Amino acid sequence: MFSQSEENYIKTIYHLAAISDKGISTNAIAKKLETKASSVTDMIKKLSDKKVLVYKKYQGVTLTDFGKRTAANIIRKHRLWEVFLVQKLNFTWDEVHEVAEQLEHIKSPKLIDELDAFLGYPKSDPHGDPIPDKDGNLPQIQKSLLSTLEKSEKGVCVGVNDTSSEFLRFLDKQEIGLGKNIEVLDKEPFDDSFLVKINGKEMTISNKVANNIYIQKS
Amino acid sequence: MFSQSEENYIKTIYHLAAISDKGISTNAIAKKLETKASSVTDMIKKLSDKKVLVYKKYQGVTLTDFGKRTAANIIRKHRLWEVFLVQKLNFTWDEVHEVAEQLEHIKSPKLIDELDAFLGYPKSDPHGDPIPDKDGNLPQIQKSLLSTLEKSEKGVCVGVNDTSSEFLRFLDKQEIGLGKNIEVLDKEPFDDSFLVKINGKEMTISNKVANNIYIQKS
DNA sequence: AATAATTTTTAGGCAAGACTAAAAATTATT
DNA sequence: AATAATTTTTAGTCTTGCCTAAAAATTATT
Ligand SMILES: [Mn+2]
Ligand SMILES: [Mn+2]
Ligand SMILES: [Mn+2]
Ligand SMILES: [Mn+2]
Repeated sequence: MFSQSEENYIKTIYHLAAISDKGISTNAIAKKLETKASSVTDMIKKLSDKKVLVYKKYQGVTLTDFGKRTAANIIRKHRLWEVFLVQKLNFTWDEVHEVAEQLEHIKSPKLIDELDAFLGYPKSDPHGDPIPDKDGNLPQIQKSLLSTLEKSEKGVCVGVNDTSSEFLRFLDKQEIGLGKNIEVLDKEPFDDSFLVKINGKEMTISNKVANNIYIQKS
Repeated sequence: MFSQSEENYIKTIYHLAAISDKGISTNAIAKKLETKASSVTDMIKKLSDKKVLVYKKYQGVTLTDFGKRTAANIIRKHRLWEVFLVQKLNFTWDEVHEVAEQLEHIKSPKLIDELDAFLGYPKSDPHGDPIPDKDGNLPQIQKSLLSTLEKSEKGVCVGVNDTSSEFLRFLDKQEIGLGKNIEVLDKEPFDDSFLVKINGKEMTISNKVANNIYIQKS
C-alpha cells in the first residue's frame, strides 16, 4: 500500500516517462510536483527500495513493470472519477482535475470496479484521455496534434495536451471541444497560425493553441 | 482547513458529546480513535488553538459552535457518501463505513452539494442516521431502542446503534432491516429476551440485539 | 485524611515528507 | 583538457502525528 505522496510521485514519473524515452531526471520530477530536487531524491530512494522503480545515482529513474501497473491503476481511478464528476455531478471539464487529484487516492477494492460499471465502462475521460483497464492496459487512440496537420486535412477533436483550467475555458469560449469537426483551411507562415473551420464556423487559431489540440484524422 | 487526522478527532469528539453531557475525556477519545492518551493531549491542544474546542487541563474538552459545525459537515459528507455507495454502487450497509471514512475527507466546495442533489437530498444514511444539512442542522427523528418497548408495543425499524459489519450482517441474516415492522409479542424476564413479530414472522431476539435496534413507535 | 488507583500531562523520540545550504558529480563551454 | 555551469546528492532541520515512560493531577478507597 502506498501513501498519497508516494502515489503522486509514481503517477508523475509515469506521465513523464510517456514523453521521454530516457530515465526521468530528479529535476523533471521536482518541477512537475512543484517540490525540491532534494525531496525527490529522498522519495525515489524509498520507491526504489519498494521495487517501484530502478534508480542509480545521477542517472534518473525508470519505473519497473510493477511501478507501471501501479501508476496505471492510479490514473484509471483519476480518470474514472473525472468521468463521474462531469457526467453525474455537473462538473465542467476544467473543474474536475483538483477533485480527481484527491479521489484517486481512495483505497477500496470494490469502489472503482463498481464506479466503472456505474458509468458504463467509459473508454476515455472528459479530456479525451484513455482510461486504463483493471490490468493497467492503456488503449492507444490514433491522434495527431492539430499543429501537425496540413492545409485541407480534417478530422475530429479527440483530446487536449494542456489540461489547465485556463486553456479549457478558452476552448469553451471558442466553442472548441471533444467531438467537434475540424478542418484546416489554411496555414499562415508568418506566425504559424491556422485558419480552421470548426463545426462549420471559420476561425483563426494560434500555433500555441494548435499545439495543444489532438485530432483524429478522417 | 483541517488535516484528515484533525477531522477524525473533531468527528469523534462530536459523536462522544452526543452521548455524554460532560466534557469529553482524553481517554474516551483515545479509545474511540484507537490511539494513546498522550497523542490525544497533543491534538486537543492544537484543536484548542484553532478554536475548535475548549480545553482546560485535566477537564476534558467541549466543542465550540465552530467545532460543532465543522463536525456536522464531516458527518454530512460521510453519510452522503454512504448513501451513494449503497444506492448507486451496490454496496451493502455493512461495507460502506470503511470507504466513507476515507471519502469524508475529500475537499471540494462543489462536490458534496452536487452529490446531495444527485442522490435526491436524502434525509438519512443506510443505517438510518440523519444527514445534517449544509448549515450543520441535524433533524432529530423520534426513536426508541427496541429494548425499551413494552409487550404489544409496535413500530418501524428506523436505525441501529451498533454499526459493525458483524451486527449488520447478523441483522441481514435474520431479515431485520430499516423499514421493517416490528411488534413486541412478549418479553421473557429470565434473560430479558424479546419475542417479536417482524414483517409477519415470529422470532426471539436477545436483549443485546434489542439494545441495538431503534424503533419509531406507531 | 491518608493512601491507592486511575487519568492526564509532560518529556523525549521516531518516521514521513518537506525544506535550505553545501558538497559532489555530471555536462557544457571555452 | 581545463574550467564553468548545471544537476543531483548529502547533511542537517522542521512540522505533523504518532509512540513510550515517567511525572503530576485527579478520583476512589480505606
Ligand atoms: Mn493526487
Ligand atoms: Mn483528465
Ligand atoms: Mn475518516
Ligand atoms: Mn452510517
